[in-house]
Amino acid sequence: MSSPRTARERVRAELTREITDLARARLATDGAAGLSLRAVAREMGMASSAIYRYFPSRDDLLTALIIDGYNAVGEVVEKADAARPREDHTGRWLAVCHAVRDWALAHPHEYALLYGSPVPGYRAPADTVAAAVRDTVVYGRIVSDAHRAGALSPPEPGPPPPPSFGEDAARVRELIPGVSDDVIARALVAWTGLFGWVSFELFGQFDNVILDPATAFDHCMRHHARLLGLPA
Amino acid sequence: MSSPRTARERVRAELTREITDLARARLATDGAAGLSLRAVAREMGMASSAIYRYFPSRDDLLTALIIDGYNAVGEVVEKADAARPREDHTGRWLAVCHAVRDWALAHPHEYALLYGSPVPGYRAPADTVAAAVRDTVVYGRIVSDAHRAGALSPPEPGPPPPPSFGEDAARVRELIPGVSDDVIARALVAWTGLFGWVSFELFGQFDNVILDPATAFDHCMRHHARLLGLPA
DNA sequence: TGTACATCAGTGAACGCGCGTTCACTGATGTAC
DNA sequence: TGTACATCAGTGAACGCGCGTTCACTGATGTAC
Repeated sequence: MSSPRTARERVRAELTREITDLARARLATDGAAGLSLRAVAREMGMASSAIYRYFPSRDDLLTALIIDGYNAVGEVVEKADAARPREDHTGRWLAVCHAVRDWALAHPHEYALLYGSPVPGYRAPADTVAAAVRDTVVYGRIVSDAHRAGALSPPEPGPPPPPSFGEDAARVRELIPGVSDDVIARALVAWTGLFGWVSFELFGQFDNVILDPATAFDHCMRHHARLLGLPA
Repeated sequence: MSSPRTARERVRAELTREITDLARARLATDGAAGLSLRAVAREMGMASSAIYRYFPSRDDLLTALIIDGYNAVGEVVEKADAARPREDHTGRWLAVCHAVRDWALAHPHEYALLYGSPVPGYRAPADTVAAAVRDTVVYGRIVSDAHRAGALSPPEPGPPPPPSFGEDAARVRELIPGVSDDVIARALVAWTGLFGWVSFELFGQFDNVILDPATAFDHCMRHHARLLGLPA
């Protein structure tokens, strides 16, 4: 499984890749709901039934695209984070923000597949989860690092977290070890804020209003950094 | 046009409404991309060609659904806002947040149509804009009211807005008269944060992590209120 | 109020197209002796 | 190294279904005199 040995296995890996690549390209024209095995087969120049040698059904192809997509975001986020000094927590946060936005702008339909409306009739299997949290893991590490370094100083005490928030906070804390419920809440605000912005921008909610989104985005993510307690 | 006079006009208005209602219901099973005139006609018990007496094409039906959807959100937001004392700016903000979230939970597929992935091949005509900003207008009034009442006191000076942010800020200011560029940025953060949260919750990003989203949501929106400068 | 005509709603057949999936099959590649 | 057999990739036809849109048409409703 790890590295293909026989010629057959090599060809198979190549064709599998070619199929997902073509399918990815088709997302742009027809969207996830309209992803069609026959169309992919046509572009590959093979019989539509041949695709079934590689993916047992349309939904499995979709799952592969979703996993690839999450991994692609995870990778750019990991790289953006790693390119910054470990102690530059604010810089790492901003780098992650821009990595997500840049990737989304470069792959709008894949972003829509991952973070937009669910595909009707499709239910993502459990294997997508590991890939889906790669970016979140990086984010959690940044916040956690900042906390451990004593670099988190929120502008003022936040509203008191309701006691019933504790259980959810505990689950989120697995990604951001050590921090208080208050920081968990702030971290949720920033993370949802990042994707909320990108979705608004990509899905047209800013049309005719925000014409220089790159500038506004960077500025707003700096606000998020401060709310979170990261130094300016 | 205003109120139907002849029997024919009354029946036409009724059937038009019935068509959109059925189409709305079909969103739930097939999503926007799969919205089918034939399916709607079938459920109405009429020939598929008859639908064309009411909507010249599938896209026009979709447009009607989108406009209705934005108006529905706009209405619940307006009502939630109006139910609070005018000076209770924080309460009005939270009421708006909950109105948006409650509506989204009650109408997930319509929410996805409005704020989720764009429908492939569909381009929203200009008539949707007026309806689309109804909720934003309410939001802008709350922030503007708070500003005029001297009730906006952010926890600390924000990061300095870059000069190039000015033009976009000016456009946003048409909805939030009187406020500084700094407040505009904070307002954008809160607004995108609200929809970012709701999208995450609705589109499954919180699955197995946030199990009591109502509590976490309320708490996080209070954080947004403070970042915006609204009193706790 | 009654009639002649114009407008409109709805029908059903048709065009031309697409889809996912199955199945019996051919021919090539890999494996065990 | 050579042969016999098993595995796999890919074909092409078929099943049964769905779609948006057009068109000539019937019959009912509305309007002008």
